[in-house]
Amino acid sequence: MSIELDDIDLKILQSLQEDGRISHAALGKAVGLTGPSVYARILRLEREGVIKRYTTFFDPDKIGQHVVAFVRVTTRTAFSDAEQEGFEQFVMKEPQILECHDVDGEDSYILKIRTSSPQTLRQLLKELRMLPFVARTVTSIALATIKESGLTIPLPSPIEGPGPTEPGNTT
Amino acid sequence: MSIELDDIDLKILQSLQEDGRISHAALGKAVGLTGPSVYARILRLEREGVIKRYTTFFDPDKIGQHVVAFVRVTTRTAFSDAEQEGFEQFVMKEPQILECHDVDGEDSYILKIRTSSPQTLRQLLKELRMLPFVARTVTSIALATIKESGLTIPLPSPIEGPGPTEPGNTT
DNA sequence: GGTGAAATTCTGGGCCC
DNA sequence: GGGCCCAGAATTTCACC
Repeated sequence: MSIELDDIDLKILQSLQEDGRISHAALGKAVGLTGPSVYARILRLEREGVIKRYTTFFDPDKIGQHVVAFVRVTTRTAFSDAEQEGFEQFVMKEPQILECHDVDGEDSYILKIRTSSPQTLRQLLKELRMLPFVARTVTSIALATIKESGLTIPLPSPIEGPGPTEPGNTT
Repeated sequence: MSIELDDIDLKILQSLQEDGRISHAALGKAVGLTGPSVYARILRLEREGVIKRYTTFFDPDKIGQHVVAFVRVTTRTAFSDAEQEGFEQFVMKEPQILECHDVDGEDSYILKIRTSSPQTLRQLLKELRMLPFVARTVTSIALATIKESGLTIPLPSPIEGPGPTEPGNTT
């Protein structure tokens, strides 16, 4: 279930997404409130679970993480709950696996992986394929990253005019 | 090229990744330095481009972003630079496209997309397929997200002992 | 939501190793 | 070069209205 967010909340979230260390005062000036009032809203948003955490982005190359890959994992048709558990726990504990999504379609999972080198990726894939839950993996190594916003919110999509809008979408 | 990072730098980066709003003083206590010393290092890391930005993560569901999908984009075999430009610019300007990677293998691009509803996703895919650069798209909608750390660094990979290390890797 | 104030933090300068 | 101490400025985080 979504939570009620007014325009001021959205602006606060947008600013926090762009600069996680912005001060309450600066935020207040941007949204037309005082520092403490903004602070009260932030506390509420944290309490409600809208804000999950504050974090910092690094340049992967500068810290020796040179490889990004996406792995499509096909699982065996017959598997036990324990085997699925084992797979998901492996994913959770492996820091080089950044993301893991259960998807429909021909594959069962999509993984986003970051490693320092192709060798490290190879080793990780070897471990993955050793899991009884895993039947097959298809790996796509990124040659270039065009965009990686990391933004959880696509924020207010302001342009609604030019694009062909779909009528009757009372979501 | 990677940048020289000592253990203290790595600990600072790790802490900043876990909590982007941690104070310099608290950071100093964690790594055995004073606040100002930590601050000097952070300034250096920012200047060197290791630290890219501070940001905030939200619960996608709580802000009405209910759909996550990965789209594999196959491009036409013959295309002009202008057509490729057009595609990449579309990707850059579309906030609902969170990531776009140029990959090898059978596909040409992998996109990570977040939308509020399947209808919005459908509309976005329609626009994608209208681009002359795009030949085919294969979409996998995530039924569940097992892990989405967003962490750029898998940080200290502490376990080096048990795993079969590959000798002769003089990278 | 605002105001005012105390506790904490940021951030720069100067100094030492 | 890197770190420490110190101090003024800014911020966070409380009161209470």
